[in-house]
Amino acid sequence: MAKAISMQALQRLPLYLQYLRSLPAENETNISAKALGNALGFGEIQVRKDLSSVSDGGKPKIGYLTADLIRDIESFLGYDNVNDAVLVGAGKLGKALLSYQGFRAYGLNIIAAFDRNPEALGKDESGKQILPLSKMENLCRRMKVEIGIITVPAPEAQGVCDALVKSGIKAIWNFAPTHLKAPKEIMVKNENMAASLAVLSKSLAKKENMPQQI
Amino acid sequence: MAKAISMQALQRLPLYLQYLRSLPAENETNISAKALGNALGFGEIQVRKDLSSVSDGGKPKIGYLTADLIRDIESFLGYDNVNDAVLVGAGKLGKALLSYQGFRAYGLNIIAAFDRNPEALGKDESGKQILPLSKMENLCRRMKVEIGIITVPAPEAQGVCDALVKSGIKAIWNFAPTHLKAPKEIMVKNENMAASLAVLSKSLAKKENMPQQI
DNA sequence: TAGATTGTTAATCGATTAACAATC
DNA sequence: TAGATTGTTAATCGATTAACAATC
Repeated sequence: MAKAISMQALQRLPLYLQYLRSLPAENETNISAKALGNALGFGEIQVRKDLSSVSDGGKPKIGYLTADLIRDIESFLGYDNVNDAVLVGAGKLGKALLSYQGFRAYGLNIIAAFDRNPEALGKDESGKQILPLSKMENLCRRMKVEIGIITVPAPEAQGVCDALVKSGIKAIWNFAPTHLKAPKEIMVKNENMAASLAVLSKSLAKKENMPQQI
Repeated sequence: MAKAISMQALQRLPLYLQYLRSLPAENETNISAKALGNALGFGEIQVRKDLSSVSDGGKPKIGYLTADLIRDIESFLGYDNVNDAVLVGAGKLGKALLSYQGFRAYGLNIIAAFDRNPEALGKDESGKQILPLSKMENLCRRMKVEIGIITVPAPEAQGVCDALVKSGIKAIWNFAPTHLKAPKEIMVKNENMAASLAVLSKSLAKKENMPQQI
């Protein structure tokens, strides 16, 4: 436990968590690496290796205790203490993310949105405030917000990124289809729809050596 | 040219393309691997290797011709012949994707949406039809649709996946936070927001050995 | 020509998988 | 006990990077 974990393994952990949470609580008190792997299309050795960074272990013959494993993954990923975030760009995608209740289960809480368009300001359907960009830095610093979500069109994204950095944000979740330049201490996670489409499009064009799921 | 390409390289190609398209057409008639890499945060050797699967080559001292490179990447990714898609789940996220004009540039054309809720049916703001699920198989077969986009809540996603497969779809773009079981000849690309959040959340919790951008 | 830049072959690095001993 | 399942060490595989020859 508390060992190094690869970037790939880190990104598989939420998948384990999703699946474990979906199990009926009463029945499945324990689960084997093999069963978990089968459910998600991973090999059992990989599952054990992944879980070894997180849990202090299953029991031979029994497997892992489901409830413990859920708790261990949540705690490893920091989902048990909520991260506040702000979102910039209250267009359709921005509003969809603002309204999505599911982020709570991943420890993400979007506290407010910002938009440069005065028409967009006010309370969103989600009940969250959409504020002018001029209020961003002050709010972020006051609330110690560390995550910024960018859902503006590509040409505006770099400017928004700069403003978020200036507001003291530590990590950026970028939905704009463009590469952002940010100081090296700021983590940027790109939600790369174009890359996904490339994989889909290519898989239709030629069947050779494509994995089934990605 | 026309060589094997790794899955990672495949997913970087759209990033090159995005950047190249964003350049002012008149000025930059050519670009070096180094300049491209600098713009996107990749090493120049990686850029050359990636492009070697796609283009029939740059010229020493000059680099790649921007216009040719754009055309070569588009053609390699199949963006020049448009793929029709259907979308299932006309909630907020579904509607955001329906309205997004940018997919055209990646060769994706969503021709219609489906929803099980009768209230949701009719013309969307985007001008696209939202139809009952009962019409899906017929429409997909008639139009030879090969891509299905899933934007329903997790518990409904597997059923929708099965229905898409039954409708003759060949590739699935899954936005539901759940793993799908599909026949092995069907390619499934998961848009994994939970995995992204894991990376962000972890980067805030501990600074050690995290890449800056992902 | 010299220098910038290319493409490729070989070395390195990191992630996955196989093999196997430990244990309930 | 035998068998299922664990965790870890070593081998394999694949992707990235370094080194270098080719060329405009």
